[in-house]
Amino acid sequence: MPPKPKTEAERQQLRTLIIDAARDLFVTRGVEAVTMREIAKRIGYSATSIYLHFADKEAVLRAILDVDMLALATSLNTILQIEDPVERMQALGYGYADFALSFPNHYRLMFMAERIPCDPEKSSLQKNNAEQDAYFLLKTVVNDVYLAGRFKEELQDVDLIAQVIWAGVHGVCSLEINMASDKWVNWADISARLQLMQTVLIRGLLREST
Amino acid sequence: MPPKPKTEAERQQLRTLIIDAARDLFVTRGVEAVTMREIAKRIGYSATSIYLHFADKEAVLRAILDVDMLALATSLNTILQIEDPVERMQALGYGYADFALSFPNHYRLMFMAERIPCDPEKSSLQKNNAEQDAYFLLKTVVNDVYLAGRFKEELQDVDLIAQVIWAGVHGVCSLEINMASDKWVNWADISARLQLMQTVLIRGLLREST
DNA sequence: GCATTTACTTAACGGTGTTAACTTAACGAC
DNA sequence: GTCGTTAAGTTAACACCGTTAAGTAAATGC
Repeated sequence: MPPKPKTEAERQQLRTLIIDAARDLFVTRGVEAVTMREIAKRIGYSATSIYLHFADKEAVLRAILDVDMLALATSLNTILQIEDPVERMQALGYGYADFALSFPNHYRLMFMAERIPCDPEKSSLQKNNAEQDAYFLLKTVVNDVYLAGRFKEELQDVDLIAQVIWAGVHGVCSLEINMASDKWVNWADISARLQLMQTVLIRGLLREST
Repeated sequence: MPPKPKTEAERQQLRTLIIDAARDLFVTRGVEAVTMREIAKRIGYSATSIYLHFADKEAVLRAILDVDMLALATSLNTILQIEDPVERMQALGYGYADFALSFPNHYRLMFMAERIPCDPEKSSLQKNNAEQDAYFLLKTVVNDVYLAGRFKEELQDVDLIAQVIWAGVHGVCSLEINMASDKWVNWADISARLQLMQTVLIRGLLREST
């Protein structure tokens, strides 16, 4: 029974209702395993109603990612309180890994699943805003270390450094998420792997810290 | 029109026919996007025939992975000819990355896609055989470096070292495969990222090479 | 020569994302 | 007040999916 015209606020509210229900299901059971009918049932609507707010299933996923990328960036921003730039950089790595390992399905959705490339043009997030863009936050933190003259002198490309740090932490986390139960490998403790990776990154990137 | 009894060899031949067709399709379009009917059409059979040789779609995927894990291990084995253990270790990293970046969809299937954990019990491959098990090859190569006394002295766990190296290279490759077209990040050259990762790993893990 | 088995096929089932067609409630105009 | 019109839903339906059941034809064992 459809009551009539909704305010923009009401429409937005329903949008986030859909997003939240979908995220819950996607995260616990995987995107492919969740059906539109199921999402709809959760919020007490019919499946087709979702199409009044989103073009298709992928649009729902995209909206979720938008929200969650922002949430990740926001939560990581707390590390900016740390004064020493190197400590700050390390804390960012641990914070990122903590998110990945605490919400593995979430992380898979955001950084491991096959995905349409994100385009800043089509996102509600602001690129190059540390509060909304986690990569920019990393880059900022790396830049601070750079400005403090702590990197080895041949390292002059802040993007490159940031991307290698990201790759290192992402590598540890994504292997853990996808392969931890794989019996081919005699896995060391995840915390030991993460810590060694961080140590290696620090030792490999910073000047000798006599 | 069914001609009658097939020899074991003929059955095996059809199995590999299915595997090859499925791999071709999986690799170019992704597992989810490929249908059983499509695989069957490729080889001129009906979809249901596949079920005479494989329990389900996942079993086909598993069989592909089995074959390809072996192929990867085999191809990487050539690096064993390199004499210096550190050079050998680096060559293994580059060889692995070369595979990942040359056959990204292939790599995604093997190491990035959500997957049922591999169990040595259920595989035709032999664990702990460097010719069939790429992880064991890595571990062997890392162990040689360890035995040569080249790692920092606090590093005593060969599995841990191997897993961090794997994570580093995997991190670079998987971010490239999934995110290279993502406009949020101003990506540095993939070869620069890979090389810096390798340098960082070497510098972070080996003793000072004075 | 005939039942059985093997290797296949077609038909069908339940479920999917999505679209089309329909329903009902609220609004603006008169 | 009533009468279109429109918004916000619904149900029905489509084409397709992985998979299973039932059917079919050819070669074998006896």
